[in-house]
Amino acid sequence: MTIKDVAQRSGYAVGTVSRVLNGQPGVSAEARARILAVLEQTGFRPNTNARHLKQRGSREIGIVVKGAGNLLFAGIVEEMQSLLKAAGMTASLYYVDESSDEVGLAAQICREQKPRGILFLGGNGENFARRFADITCPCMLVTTRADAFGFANLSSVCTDDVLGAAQAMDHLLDAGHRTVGVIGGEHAVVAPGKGCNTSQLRLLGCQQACRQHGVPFDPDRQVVATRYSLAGGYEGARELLARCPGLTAIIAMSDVMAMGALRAIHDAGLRVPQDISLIGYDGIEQAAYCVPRLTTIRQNASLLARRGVDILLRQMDSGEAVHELVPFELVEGESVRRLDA
Amino acid sequence: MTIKDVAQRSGYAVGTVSRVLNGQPGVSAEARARILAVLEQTGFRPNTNARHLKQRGSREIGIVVKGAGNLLFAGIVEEMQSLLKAAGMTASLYYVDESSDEVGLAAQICREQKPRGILFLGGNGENFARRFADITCPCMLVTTRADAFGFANLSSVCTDDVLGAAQAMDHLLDAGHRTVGVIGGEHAVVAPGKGCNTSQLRLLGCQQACRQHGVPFDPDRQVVATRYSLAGGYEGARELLARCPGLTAIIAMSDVMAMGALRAIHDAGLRVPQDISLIGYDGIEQAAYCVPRLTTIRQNASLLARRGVDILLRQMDSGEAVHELVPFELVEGESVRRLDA
DNA sequence: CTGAAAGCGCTTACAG
DNA sequence: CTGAAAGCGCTTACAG
Repeated sequence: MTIKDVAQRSGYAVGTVSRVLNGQPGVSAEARARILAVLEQTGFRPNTNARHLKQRGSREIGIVVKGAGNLLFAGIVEEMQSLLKAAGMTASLYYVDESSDEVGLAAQICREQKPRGILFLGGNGENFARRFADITCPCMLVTTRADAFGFANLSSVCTDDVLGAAQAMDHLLDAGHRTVGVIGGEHAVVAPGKGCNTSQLRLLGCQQACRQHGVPFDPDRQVVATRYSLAGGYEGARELLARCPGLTAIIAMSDVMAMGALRAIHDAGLRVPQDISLIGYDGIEQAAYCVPRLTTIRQNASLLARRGVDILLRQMDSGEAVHELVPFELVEGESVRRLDA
Repeated sequence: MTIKDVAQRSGYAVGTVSRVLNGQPGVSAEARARILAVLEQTGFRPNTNARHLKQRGSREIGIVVKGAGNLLFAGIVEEMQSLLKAAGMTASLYYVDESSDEVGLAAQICREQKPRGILFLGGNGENFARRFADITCPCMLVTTRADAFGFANLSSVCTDDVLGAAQAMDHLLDAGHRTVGVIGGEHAVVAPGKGCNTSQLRLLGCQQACRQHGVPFDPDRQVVATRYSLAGGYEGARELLARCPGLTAIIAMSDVMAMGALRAIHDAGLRVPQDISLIGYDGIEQAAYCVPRLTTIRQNASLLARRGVDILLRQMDSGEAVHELVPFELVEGESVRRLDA
């Protein structure tokens, strides 16, 4: 069943059918009705390959998600989809795993799907530097800061990772903790001051907070670099417990990691928060269902979704990129104990 | 940059470039080398829209996943992708939410992407009955039984849901529990004997086990139908605790639901397993990180992935559909207590 | 308002 | 081994 068949059955030309299909003006009410009837009756669906091959200015927004298992992103995606729908756009989802080149994929999507814009959930600075120049449509990077990349068609919205991590560390230091371990992503540790990926920024925040409080912090001992996963968090916590005498608290750079750490602490015969305090990051739904409920830095997923979509839609008109920070929030759960109490 | 540009730069015709692009024979070594050089240098990537518009017999397998938040499926997808890659196929992922029509989407994919086959992760019997006739390529439904649907091009691989749930119930009854609540999906409760979706089959298994043990089971009181989510599990457990006097155990039809239930039980001032025993379903990674570790019916995700891919690939040659049950396993965690102990 | 026709970027018989 | 050309199913100026 092609548009040609529909034309034949309706007695009109393919061009007229195409106009009806796309809700364009310049079709008589009678023709529209007749064609619509045939469409209905045959259940015809246009071939999007042919459509994209020709069409300019689709109503489609691509969403490129880095890390299919990232529960924070899952929530954001869901909300973005309904926001885009409400704005008369359609969303197409593309998942790439953490180690793949999201920008290369986006470049291909750009060429083939001809989307009006692209939303990136998560992104790696190196990939952007290397391949983003190929992408000409308006883009928005969510949860990672992009102003330093300097692309005219790339906006960003994220929380301040340095500040967020600093606040987590502050919270622990204020509660009297002096030896805090940190479980970060695989590239968490680099030459001091270098690096701008999420893990590195958060580690920077932890270090700054310690410096401000006059508390020593030894990255070699107190930081473990691992994967953003349950197993990563489990191993990370185990290693910190073994390696850091006097450890009383742990910051994990994601709630999923924190959940792994929770179990590792339990398996070491210790309790959270009585023996070890624990703070996660992201504020995903699961964090509130843990026992104990996780204290965490909540990234406002809903706000990230809303601002991300809103800024992108605006940018599609104005052509101007915008970089915005959205507030985060330390959510107190049941996983931190005051040492002085 | 199109194939035409490449042809021009290399000095050959577009047809020759196309043959090189697709690794086809009938190109001189010299031509191949020259064209390959231009390809390399320009970074040319063919437009898949144009390609699919024309091409028959792609190397592509579509994977249609029902429920983006389903952690069991997430694990299966990952393994399927690498299996397909190893078999020289490429996988394309499509997510639909639990309430959408996965078969309608697949029909469109079939028409447009012209995949060699389609893997369904999860599926609704009604959607298959209504729309599967439009799909002509070999298909495989994973985790849901499809032999009764009677389609010549649809295979299936799944565990025996009736038996799995029965075994969970057996385990509790053997441990001395007599009043077991069940948290199931939204369509868990229907006229007895009717219905063949996953929730219904599992409920059937629970009922059969009770009957065999001579233990009364009152669905109106002991079953709550809710969503497959943390919140669903939380509410379900709360309702069961309020509604079932003498309740000593709960079976949740997914581990995610069980995790919600875990928290609800905690919030009711009760402990797992001391006061309430709990069994989940699926055997996802998170279940092993809960405190207490969940006792659960593990669906062998890896085996489901391997058999699903293997049978589909075979079916693509033979044209014959196969329906296979794979074993499941009750994994003992720390969430069930023997009442007689 | 409607139709005929060009063309999107490829693949694939068909000649040579 | 290589090229010229038809055609995949649409959209979109261009006439009428």
